Amino acid sequence: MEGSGKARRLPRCPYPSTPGGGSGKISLITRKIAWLIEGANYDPAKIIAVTFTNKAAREMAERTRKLVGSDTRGLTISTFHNLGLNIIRSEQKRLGLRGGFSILDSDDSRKLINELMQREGGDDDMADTVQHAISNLKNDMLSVEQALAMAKSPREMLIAQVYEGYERAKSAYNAVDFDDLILKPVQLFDQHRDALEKWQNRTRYLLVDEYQDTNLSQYRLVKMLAGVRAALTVVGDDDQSIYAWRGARPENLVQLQEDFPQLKVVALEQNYRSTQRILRAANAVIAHNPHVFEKKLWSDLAPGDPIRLVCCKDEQHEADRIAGEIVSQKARGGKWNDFAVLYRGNFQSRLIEEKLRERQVPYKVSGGQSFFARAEIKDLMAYLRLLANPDDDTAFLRVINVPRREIGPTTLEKLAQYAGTRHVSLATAAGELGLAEFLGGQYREKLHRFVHWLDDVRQRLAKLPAKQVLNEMLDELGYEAWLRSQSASPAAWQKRMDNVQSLLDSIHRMSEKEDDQGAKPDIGEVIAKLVLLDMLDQQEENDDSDRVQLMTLHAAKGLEFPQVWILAFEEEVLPHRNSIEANTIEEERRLLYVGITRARRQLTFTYAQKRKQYGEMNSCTPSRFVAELPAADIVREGDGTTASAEQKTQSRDAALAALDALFKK
DNA sequence: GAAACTCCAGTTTTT
DNA sequence: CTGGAGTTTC
Repeated sequence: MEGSGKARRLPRCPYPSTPGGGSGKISLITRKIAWLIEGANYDPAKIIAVTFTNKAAREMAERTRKLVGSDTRGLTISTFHNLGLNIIRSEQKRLGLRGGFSILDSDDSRKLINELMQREGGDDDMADTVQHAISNLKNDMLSVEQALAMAKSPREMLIAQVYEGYERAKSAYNAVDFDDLILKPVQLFDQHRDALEKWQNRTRYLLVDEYQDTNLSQYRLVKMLAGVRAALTVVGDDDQSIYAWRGARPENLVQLQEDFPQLKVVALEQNYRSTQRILRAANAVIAHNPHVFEKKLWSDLAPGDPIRLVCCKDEQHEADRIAGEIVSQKARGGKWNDFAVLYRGNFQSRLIEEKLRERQVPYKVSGGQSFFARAEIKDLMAYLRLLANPDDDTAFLRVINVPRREIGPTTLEKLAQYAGTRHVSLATAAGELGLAEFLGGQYREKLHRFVHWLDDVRQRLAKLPAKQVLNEMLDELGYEAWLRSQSASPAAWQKRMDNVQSLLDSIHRMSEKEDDQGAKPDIGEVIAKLVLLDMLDQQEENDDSDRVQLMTLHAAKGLEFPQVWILAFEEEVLPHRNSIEANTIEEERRLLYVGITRARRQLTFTYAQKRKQYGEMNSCTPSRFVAELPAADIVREGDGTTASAEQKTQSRDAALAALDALFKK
């Protein structure tokens, strides 16, 4: 799927290469699966393919289904986290988890950590950093004990202490976080040989996508599942490793060769996506990084247009020029979809959006708020979690006053005190009679009513269809009215109701779907899968509207566009200032490499001479990477040589577009 | 309980 | 300069 890659494989795989996109890494995996099933007679139920994102998993599953004529029943194509969830589920008792355990998303984790830090007396704005640090510790497979023993500075000590409290809280809440979904299976396999053997038997062949993005715990999981048989294929591209900052270890690609010497390395160097000039630029740039695997992309396609390097006066001029050119090039044919504008940071989309709006150009910004970050979805999910898992205090606290139930902080504090002495969860404590010693009549009554109502919904859920019960639940809550009171406009209210409805629809669909044994999942399973699902992705998939694509360089990985613009090709932006300071220029270069290889036909860099930042004008220096591009394939514009004619057209176009916009209003 | 005010930071992000 | 979060105020 990407610009290039490395693959390891067993016997020869006779399925034809399917050009289309990069050098065909996904295609290699799907063909390999097809060959395993049809050529080597593997049982599909014993093949597992893992990816990082739901989107990639979906694409892989779809393409495999198209390729394989015979039955693929039981074939597992899923994300690392989903696979981890299934492993945990198969052994949850041994992992100390009770049925219906909750999965905390990063928001829930951060909130929990924040609370713990207040107890430990740390600064409040540190929660983010600490969350990150704890996640790193976990991905590096360091236990609480190790973290406590290793801590040298007071800062590390604080982190280790919060880590301890965090793990304890999670186990009291009967909850796991995202990192646990990988970590717990590894720990399970470490401690229980039989569980490991069971899963190794279940994994006669393992395939892994984007291997350069694996972290230590994911790497260990792969190694364990593959076992000594080493029946595995992995694809990856060390030059596209752009997530080191969140724990990815591209060196896993090298390590693999040492762990499994029998693996064969296959370099995928032919690229089916980009013109020769674009690939020359990509090769030239990345040649400045040190390499373990040498490779050079080449193409059968035409040399193509030169790569343009456009100098602009300032950021306004830059955005205006890009928007203007997109409009005039679209006029010559093609679709808005063919254009992508890539940038280093999300905030950089604003100006471009403005200029595109001025010209009435439809556009789509990727990134931003995920479906599950929305308040109404978080509310509903918290209710669902609490229904599946009464011990989930995080969920309890979120919904206790949504909608308003007039239960104040003092009441909750007393409830927490009582729950603490009895070592039970908040919801359990709220239902107990002993609470009377702590809390007077009317307050206790409100809590009682709430938990009894929850119990009642829970019972209905066990007997009746989920969709019906949940609709009743929302009615009984008066949730619609509450959302209206919380929404700024009728339109916003409608949007939120639509979101709620689409969540209910997904739940309905998922709870009706039978597994291979013909059994329907219970509500706890459905919720667990939902937390791991990005519904925004799915909505996007169905969204075939024709719009210019705006996204960060990171978000563009794995995608391709006929025409690509890369903004603000300047020092301190690309490479980013922090990366210059942190001396991680190589990763910035890879980010640029990813950006370049997104383009199929045309690639344009822009930079500004000066730029308004934090309210003041600063002059900018073109990126050091400019010097790494092959001079023969570059044309410069706007730096005094060819500018004027083009610029006049640009400003005339802009004026006309503005007039046009006025008329339409 | 919402408006007004102050203060602060300001890459990248999936699950 | 901006937007968001958190705090104060009526």
